[in-house]
Amino acid sequence: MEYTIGEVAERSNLSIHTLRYYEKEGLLPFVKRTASGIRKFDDADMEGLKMVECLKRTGMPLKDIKQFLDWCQAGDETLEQRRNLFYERRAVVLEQMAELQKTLDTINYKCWYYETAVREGSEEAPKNTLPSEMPEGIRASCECSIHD
Amino acid sequence: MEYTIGEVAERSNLSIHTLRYYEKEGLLPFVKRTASGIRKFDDADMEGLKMVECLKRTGMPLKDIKQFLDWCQAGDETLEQRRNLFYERRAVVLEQMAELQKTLDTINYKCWYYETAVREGSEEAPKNTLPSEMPEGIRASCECSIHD
DNA sequence: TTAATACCTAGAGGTAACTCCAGGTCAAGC
DNA sequence: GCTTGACCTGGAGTTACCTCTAGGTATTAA
Repeated sequence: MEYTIGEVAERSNLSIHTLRYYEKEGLLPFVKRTASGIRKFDDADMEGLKMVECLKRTGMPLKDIKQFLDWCQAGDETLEQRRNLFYERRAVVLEQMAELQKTLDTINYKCWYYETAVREGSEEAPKNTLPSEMPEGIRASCECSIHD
Repeated sequence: MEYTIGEVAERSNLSIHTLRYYEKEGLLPFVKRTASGIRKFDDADMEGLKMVECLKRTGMPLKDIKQFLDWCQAGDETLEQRRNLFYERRAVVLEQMAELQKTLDTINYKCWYYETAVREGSEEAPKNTLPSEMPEGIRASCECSIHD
């Protein structure tokens, strides 16, 4: 299957501008053209784009993603570098997940805090609640004493 | 307890520049000064900073965080807005966690892919492996057929 | 055949969140 | 008193990642 840039934009939730920008930055190295210069994306390009988006979601800068794509083109000598890159990304993602869980705990505490405040009409109620009087899941997140 | 900006920078892993920038943007509204103009952070400022960082980790822009801080100063009329803000942040974080899990699945597949490729000296081996021959946790992530 | 729509390039502009610099002030130890 | 290191301000500069504009070409449907 082949796709125009507009179709790819729709499927990927990236703008046409962004796709052209990615190509210019070397993140879509295999996109072909018609005789008149119009881009033709094939399924391999779509897979490549998914990989770019995956790495981007791990917080990797575009220039490092390009580096990875260059390694892919360099052949088997770079297999270890590429493996190590994914080991690093895995460590980064696990760290992000742990951090996000802590963030969620704090947000959950705040949800309880403001639910109580709205119900009582003032912040005094949640502020004066002892940890032992809080609902089960909330107590732990309160231990770091966030109070505003 | 009171702290200089340098001490706060060390404890928070933010730079002195960033802390001054945050204050300028209204994210640290209560920091006091000595007679000669040097900032004195107290424990309440530290808690406020933690909240700013928590919201920032949910992907919230600094200007929206400032909006929240303005609501806090406005008093009890804004309790519902603040509660709703934390409901929204919770939804955002849950979405991020789901996305991050999918990203991790893909990364794990790639780790397996390159481990196999390094062991065999070429990408042909993992490329030609059927899902049924892959290790348990890897199979599912491969289903979306990422192959480069 | 013509109107509407989608595509093209080069390059300028924008935004968020810092980051740094010049030029100066302040505080603590010797 | 003097040096050293930490602090101050205003404002310019940087980075990453888009986002848009102008001016033009290509494709498609009526």
